[in-house]
Amino acid sequence: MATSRRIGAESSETRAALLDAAERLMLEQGYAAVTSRRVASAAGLKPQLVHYYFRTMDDLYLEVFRRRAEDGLERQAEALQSPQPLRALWAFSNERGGTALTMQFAALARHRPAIGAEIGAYAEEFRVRQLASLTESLREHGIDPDELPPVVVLVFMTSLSRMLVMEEGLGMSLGHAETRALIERWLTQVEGPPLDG
Amino acid sequence: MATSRRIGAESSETRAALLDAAERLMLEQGYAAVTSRRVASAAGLKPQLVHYYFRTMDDLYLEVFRRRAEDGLERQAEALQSPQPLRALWAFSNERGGTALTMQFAALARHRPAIGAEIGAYAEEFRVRQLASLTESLREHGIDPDELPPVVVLVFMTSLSRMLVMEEGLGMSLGHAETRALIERWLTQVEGPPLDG
DNA sequence: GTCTATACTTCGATAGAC
DNA sequence: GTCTATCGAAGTATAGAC
Repeated sequence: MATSRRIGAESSETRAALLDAAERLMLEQGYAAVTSRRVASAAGLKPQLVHYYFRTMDDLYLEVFRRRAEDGLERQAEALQSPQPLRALWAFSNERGGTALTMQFAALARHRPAIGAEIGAYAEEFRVRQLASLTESLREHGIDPDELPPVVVLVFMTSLSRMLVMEEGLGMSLGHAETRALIERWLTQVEGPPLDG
Repeated sequence: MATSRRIGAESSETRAALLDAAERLMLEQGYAAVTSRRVASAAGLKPQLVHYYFRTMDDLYLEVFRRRAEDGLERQAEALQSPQPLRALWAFSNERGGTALTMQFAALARHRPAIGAEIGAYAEEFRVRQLASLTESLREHGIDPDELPPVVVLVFMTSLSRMLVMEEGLGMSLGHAETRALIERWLTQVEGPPLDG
């Protein structure tokens, strides 16, 4: 595994197609469905191309993750610029796709330490950036940081959204409406009613 | 797959050994590591025995889950009898093993609908039973159910514990101490300080 | 720089021996 | 009731042709 073989250009369209296919497979069928054969087949290409563009399957996983991660950081930066950053954050972390992918990567990390390390580092960085914005925003809205630290708000919001989305994926619903209602009430109390649809 | 082949007895020790090995593998290396060959090897047995005791690998997954689920329901019933049911619940859902396994099953459910359905049904049942106990307990402690519905407490506690444990597994820590401290403060406020070590 | 022919390993599953 | 011999499919990865 992982010799000094030649590798395809990063700008290649074929490479992008493989990444797209891998991400879709991972989302729809789980990480174990991301095999060289199935990724290639989903992209209408030969299995060996996967190994030309990505030395190992781990490299492919990592590239899928990095692409999503960069996109996430950008979109989050926008969200935090919004006039209602808390609401924007809540909406952002409630997106099904992001959570489903994160769960797959977290499960995958169990037997791929390198992947786990990269995900952890990224998520921590993600949280650092959110925290800076949020701290200021909460202060402006008069939330006492001693009583309710901004970082706790962050952990609460991301944990809840992730688990709600995950549970919904398993067909669960008990307590979801009530929880969302309570969050909604709190958001309204802090930031006022939603500004857009 | 899944013909009318003969199947091993449920009381067999060999069968139990395979289940143990499968659960351990799943926990330590993720669900994708649970292959007939590796399970057998971990149990010091021949791979074909897996298919003798479990028609398909899905059957094996399901049996691992059911065994844990029954154990979980029993232990939860005990926890809810405790003089500090909220604290017991928090401790229970903070156990690493349970969360790690749940995450693996949730990820696995993506490409095994039958497994997803079973997990979802079990988790919902789990929550129903928790809710009954918790509702009474919170009322006794004077928590207004209109302001803070018991089911919301349940969703909050399980979501937070699960995500904290999962994040720790990825090497994350930002906000964890503060979140745990806040929960601790709330638990003390409602149930008083912990009675045991 | 791009892709194919090919090697070798591991997988799930069954049929049949004890 | 318990276990083994064996098969065909699918997996990762490399070396080499264009």
